[in-house]
Amino acid sequence: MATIYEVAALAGVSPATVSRVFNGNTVSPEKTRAVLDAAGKLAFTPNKTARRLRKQSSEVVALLIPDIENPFFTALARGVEDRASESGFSVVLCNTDDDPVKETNYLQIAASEQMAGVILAPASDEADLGAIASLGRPVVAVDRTTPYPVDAVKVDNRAAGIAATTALFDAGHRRIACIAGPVGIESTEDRFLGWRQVMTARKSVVPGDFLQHANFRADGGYQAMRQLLALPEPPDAVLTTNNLMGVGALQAIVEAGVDPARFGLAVVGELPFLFLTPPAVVQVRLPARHLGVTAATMLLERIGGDTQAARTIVLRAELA
Amino acid sequence: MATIYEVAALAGVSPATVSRVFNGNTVSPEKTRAVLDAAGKLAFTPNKTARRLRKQSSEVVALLIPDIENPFFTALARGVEDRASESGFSVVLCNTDDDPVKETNYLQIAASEQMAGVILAPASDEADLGAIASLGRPVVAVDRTTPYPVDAVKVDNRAAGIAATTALFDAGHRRIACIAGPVGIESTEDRFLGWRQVMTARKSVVPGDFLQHANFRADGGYQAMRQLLALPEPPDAVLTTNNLMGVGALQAIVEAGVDPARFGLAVVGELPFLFLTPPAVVQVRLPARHLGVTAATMLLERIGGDTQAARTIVLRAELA
DNA sequence: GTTCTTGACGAAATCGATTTCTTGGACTTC
DNA sequence: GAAGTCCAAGAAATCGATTTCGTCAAGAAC
Repeated sequence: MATIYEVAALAGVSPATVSRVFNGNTVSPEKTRAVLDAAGKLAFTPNKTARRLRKQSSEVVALLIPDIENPFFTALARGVEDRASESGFSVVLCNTDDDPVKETNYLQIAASEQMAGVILAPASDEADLGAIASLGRPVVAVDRTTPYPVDAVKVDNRAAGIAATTALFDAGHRRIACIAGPVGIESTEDRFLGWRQVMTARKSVVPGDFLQHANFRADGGYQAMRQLLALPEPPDAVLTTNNLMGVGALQAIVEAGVDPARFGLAVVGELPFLFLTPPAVVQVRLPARHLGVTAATMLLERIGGDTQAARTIVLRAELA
Repeated sequence: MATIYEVAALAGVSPATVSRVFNGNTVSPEKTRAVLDAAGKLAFTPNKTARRLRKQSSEVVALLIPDIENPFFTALARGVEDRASESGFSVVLCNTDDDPVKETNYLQIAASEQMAGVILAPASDEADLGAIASLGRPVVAVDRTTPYPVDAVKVDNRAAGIAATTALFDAGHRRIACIAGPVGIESTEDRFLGWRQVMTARKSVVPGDFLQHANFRADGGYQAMRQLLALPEPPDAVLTTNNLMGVGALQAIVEAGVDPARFGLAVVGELPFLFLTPPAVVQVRLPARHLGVTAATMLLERIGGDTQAARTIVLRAELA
């Protein structure tokens, strides 16, 4: 790894001039050529660490997501990455496991690594964005919002819940249960509220145990579905508020010998790698990739110096 | 963000002493306490960038994988991350899309960012590890090997191909086709060789077009399967050499109205989020997470100064 | 012809840590 | 008690870029 000094020496100029050549400042054509020649010969690449220390900023953004093994979040990450790398930024992916401690830890790292910004799917309302914010680094919340006044991109979750539930009604189901995510996570909470709103509007009877709170993963959906099926008067349909719980629920349904084409299943999100499921499954497609692209775009705007008041962009989910 | 100088001033010591406190060097108890007090008051966190510049190394490793949306690679990534963060390292995930250009670019970044090491699923034999290697940064190849003398962790792919194909034979199939990945990618190439070996050993007739090369994703498997089914004398079973092509193939089979329980399907890898597939599908489970953990462990050993000759660890896949 | 402006470019400061060098005092050792 | 040993801790160098500041020469303006 050649340094700027070696290049300067070989080109017969000062290090400052080499730096100027690489940063688009005014340098005479001859010196420019001399520098580029020397840089080429030495295979010079500017040391990013030194640059970062001096500039107090880098071309790296952090993306904090709860679960890298959930296809929804990988699609989102894909969107962020594609958009960021278009602008020459790298993305550091961090798994928070929905754990506020890990989340805080990663935010700390992002700050001390001089990252240019953070895109965050907050694990909790407690996410301490203070440290980052006081450094003037932009933050964009994605999928979920936070109490802090930062940009956010989310989905109209209530509408998604309403659409899914309504579709089940329209298919003739009446006793519709809901498998919701953990309490306190905004996105699934809103979807659950959509379900409740429809049930109330349609004056449907909803026994208390038709609402199940489960963890966000397939095993959570599986357990919850088994409990629902074991009820003395089980539901005739169910809504799960995310994709993986839908996977689990479907598994439980099939295992129980219930015909999934008769029993109504609606999922907010997509059943990943779906191929054999009966067409009766209602899915509300979430624009995961688009969510990522939008968040990255907003973040890049902020990094570029945009200082308008915090915006919240709401994307619509569509029934598929 | 307080600096070491402010802490030093507040504690009434020199910056060097503050550094020593934070790096476990000999400092008298009183001064240690003074420094820790001051650091606490100022919420001091050492600037990682400055440290990295000085130490010429960081506690970040890069992980280069071809496709972040493939569950095999996310599971692998998960393994790497869990192991790395156990030792206080962060992982930067990079998507190469199996594109040698992107791959080279990321390797370049890893070098100029002073990353401590790289774990790489090589997109091609051309991956230029020279730059990284000359810096003395360790590299571990995972899932696939490289011509460079670096540590590697892989799966016994030939055995996996043999096991899968044999299982189809044992289930009574004879006309077994193979949907292999792109030419030149070691892992699937070996699985395909396993298939061929079994077919030859069993003296099975294999028409030329029973071997299809497809891209690595679901659509590749889907297209290839459709072509196979459209043959005048189609196969009665098929082996796909990775998970996503298996998803695509299954979809094509179902769509074509063929009973997937009668038609033999074997997949090297797991059908992700599988729930409704007929039990007849043969899957060879790959130890994805374990691959990641092992690679990370080897890399950390190297970072720790281990200089023994390059090792290759081969993990076994098991029929599920 | 003298003064002013402008622009290229080198010297040196800077970012914030770590690490080497140096110093001075306490403690051994004979 | 003089000489040698050891160790805590400050001063200063260092990592490799960027950026401020100052200089000098060429060209413009009067």
